[in-house]
Formats: sequence, structure tokens, C-alpha cells
Amino acid sequence: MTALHSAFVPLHAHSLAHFSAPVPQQNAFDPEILCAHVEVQRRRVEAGQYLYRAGQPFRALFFIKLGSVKLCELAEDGREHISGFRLQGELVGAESIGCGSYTCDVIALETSEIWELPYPPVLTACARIPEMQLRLIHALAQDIRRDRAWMLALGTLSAEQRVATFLLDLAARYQALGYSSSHFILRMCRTDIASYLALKHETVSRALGALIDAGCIEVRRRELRILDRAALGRIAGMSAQTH
Amino acid sequence: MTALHSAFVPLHAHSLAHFSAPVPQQNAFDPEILCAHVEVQRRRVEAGQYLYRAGQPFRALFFIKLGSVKLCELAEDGREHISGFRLQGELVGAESIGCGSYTCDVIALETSEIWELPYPPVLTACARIPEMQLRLIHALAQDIRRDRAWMLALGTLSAEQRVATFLLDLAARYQALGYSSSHFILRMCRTDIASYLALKHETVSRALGALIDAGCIEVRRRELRILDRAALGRIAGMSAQTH
DNA sequence: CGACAGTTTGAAAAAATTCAACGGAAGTGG
DNA sequence: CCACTTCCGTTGAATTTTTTCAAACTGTCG
Repeated sequence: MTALHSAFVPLHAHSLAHFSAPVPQQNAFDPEILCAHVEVQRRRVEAGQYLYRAGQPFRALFFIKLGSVKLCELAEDGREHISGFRLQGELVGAESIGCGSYTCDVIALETSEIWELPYPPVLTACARIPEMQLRLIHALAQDIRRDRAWMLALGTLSAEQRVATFLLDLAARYQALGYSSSHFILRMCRTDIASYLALKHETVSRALGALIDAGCIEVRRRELRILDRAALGRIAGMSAQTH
Repeated sequence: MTALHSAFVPLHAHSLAHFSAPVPQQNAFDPEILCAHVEVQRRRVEAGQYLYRAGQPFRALFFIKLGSVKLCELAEDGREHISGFRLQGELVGAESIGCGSYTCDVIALETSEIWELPYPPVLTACARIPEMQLRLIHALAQDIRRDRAWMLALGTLSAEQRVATFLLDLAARYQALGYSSSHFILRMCRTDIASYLALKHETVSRALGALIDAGCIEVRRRELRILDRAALGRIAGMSAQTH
């Protein structure tokens, strides 16, 4: 394995104070508009803390102003599965609308700033503001499409292809946020990646090793560098989107 | 393999004319209310016909009044994956809201009656009728929960467990519709089941064989009988819900 | 310093896939 | 109505992929 020779430099703004979103995300669910209508709670959460747990009463939606979280689905018999990772600018909790309680765990992957949108008010506010209503519906539909696209990947790709696809997806999302798409920190542990990819963590480790051997990436623990995006794209089995 | 000795009897009403929904589905998206506000097109489709294809302009939601369909996700490189099956009383097409075009294929599994809800009108109607608006949002959230629950199954269960889970899910859904939960027809071919379960069709065939050997089920081609629901539930790794 | 969670790697085992063959059912066209 | 083709489903054997088990290593945190 090739070592990373560059000194580690923070890739994300980590201070909550002096952050401003690099990209306005024109069509996403934007809680700024809601601030005038509902009382938005701003919370700071540390890595490992729960935004909410499955079974707790459903009382709010959560907008990730800064940071990232993982979604963890739970079965009655104790099985667990990471169903996704959400970065800043994304909404979580909407999947539980219509249930009295949350249906999954959401856990911060790093120090994050979360805007809490109390639920009955946020829905009535959405009802009054046609644009917000549409945005909520769009956010839900988008989540469905994302989940289905991922199911397609899980159902049709090998371990190595899944890992490559995962890295490319992360890279594209960081890029959309204005961060580097070729050098970023994996905020989640191998086990969480493995769960998300429906693999074991050893398999993820080996797949990363294979991508390193292929010259596509450099990895040192959680620091990741994409050296050859096109090759990674070919391995992922997708048309390599040349940036 | 044990042969089914019972003569085949139709389990579903197949004539479109004299059907009435056995269960009203209190909280589901109900297009009856919309009929007064938007022009609902009623279509009859035969097995194998497309309700819509990925890429076609998004122009309507589809309510399955009678019958069943499969949802097929497509990748640019030709990979395909069945992401779900929808039975009567369910809504399809909502995942494409916010895109200009549909994002998956939807194909009838049998002769079906489909109510076509033209899109811009249906949304404005929903906006005017608060109850319908909420139901659309609930239907979307429900779809997310269903997809995530299925991802959990795909990520944590073996081939045989997935097949058992699939059969129990189908049984529960038929039961909710007022049909037999222990004797029904698999409307989809083995390859479609396999795709949905992220397996190969041979593996599905073998898993069914194992369930037959375990005395849980009887299968003859597409006719399925659940002999021991509790045992099937134990194999599925879920708490066997005693009906 | 020592414990520990997280990561990597190897070797053996298990699970699922691939390839191949076969049989039955349904549909087609004469 | 029959011969023929095709699709669907099942089964076996070999192969591949992934998992399991074990061990070692590394950085982090008390």
C-alpha cells in the first residue's frame, strides 16, 4: 500500500461559527424560509451522538446545517444496517412522517450543526407556503430515487465495484458542496461502510486494497485521495464522468 | 419436491368488471377523492405492458385499482434491478416527482386496471385538499420506509432467509387485501424474484427447494402454498407473526 | 504506558454464482 | 390439431466470490 505523503489538512470547515454554505442547492429542502414560520432549534452534536433513535416519538425533522450523519435501520431481532449517509444541506427524519415514532437511528459522524424543525408546525408551515410543500415532496421523492439507485448497485455490483461506486458517490457529493472531490475524509468507520455496501468490513478493506493496487486511490486510514477517477469509474462499471 | 395435489382455483378476481376492493386501506393514497377534482383516466393493461418507461416525460401518477406491477430500475450501462412489486391499492410514479421524466420502468405482471392521475392537476388538487396532500406525503414516506426495510433484509439475510422473507411479505400483503395469505400465485417469474432479492434465479429455485424440503411451503411453478408460517418465519429470522 | 477500537491481511470455509443440461408448459404457425 | 420453438423453472457440478476465523498492527484516549 502506498503511504500518503501529504500532511493532513482539514478538508471541512469544522468551526460551526464561520461557516457559510458554498452552494445554495436550489431545489433542496431549505429551512431558511421556514425560520420565519416555525421555531427552529439549532443543536450542536458530537460524533457518535444520536439525533434520534428508532421508537422515540416523532417530533421533528432535522436539517444538517453542517457535518454528517449515518442512518441505521434496525430489525426487531437485532439486525442492523446502515441505509445511508447524509451530508450538510440534507434533511433527515422525513422517512418517519406518518408514523408516531422514528423508524431508524440517526447518528452524527462528526461534530455537526443540526437544525431541528418541530414537526406539526413544520408541516402546517409547508401547507401554507406552496413552495415549501413542493420542496418537502421533492425531498421525499429524491430520497426514494436515491435508495432505489443504491439498491440497483447492491443488486448488480461486486464488492469492489460497490466500493468504487461508493467512493465516486461521496466524491460527487463533496464536489457539489464545494469541497474537494479528489481528497476527503471518510467520516465513517469501515464497518459502517461495509454495512452500507452489504459486505463485511474485511471485504471492504480488501476492495480498497485492490483499488490501491490498481492505482485508483490512496488511503491512509480515513483519509482518501482519488488518483484516477476515470479508472475508478471504469471499475465501478459506470461511465466515468470526466469532471 | 412435493407435488401440489389440489386443483388450481383462481385466487384473484380477474375480471375487471365485478371487482370491489375488499379493504379500504384507511390511510393510503386514495384516488377516489381526487376524481371530483382531476380527470382520472382508467386504463386496462395486459401482463408485460409498460405503465411507463424510464426517460419518458413525467405526466401522471398511477394508482393500481386491480392487478400488480413490477418496478424496474435501470443503469446507464444496461444493468437492471427489480426494486419492488406493487399490488392493488398502491400508487406508483411518485418517485419521479420533481424529475421531468420517469426514473424507472413499471410493467404489469398480469391484466390490471390502472387509474392514471395526470400530474400537474393531481398536485394542485392535493394542494387544495389538505387531506390528499398529507396522504401523498405519507405515501412517499411509506415508500421510503419500505425500501429501507428491504435494504436491511438484503444486507443482513442469506439467500434462503430472503426468499422466506419475501414470501411472508407477499402473504401479509395479500392478507391485507382480503385474499388468502397461505395460498396465492406468484405473478412474477423467478428471474424477477431473484433480481428483487439480489440473487440469481437458480439460487431462488434452490432456496424454494430448501423451504419445500423443510416442509414450510408447497410450490408448483407459480402457485404457492404456505404450510407452516411459523417455521417460515423462523427461517426468515423474524418473529413469526401468528395470524 | 496500556487498553482498545479500528484496520489490514492471510488462510480456510461457506455461500452464491456460473455453466450446462433437462423437462415441462405455453405459444406459434402450418 | 400437431410439430416446433421458446420461455421458464429445476437440478447438478465446478468455480468464484465473499465470509469467517485468526492474528497482527496502529493510532487514540485514559
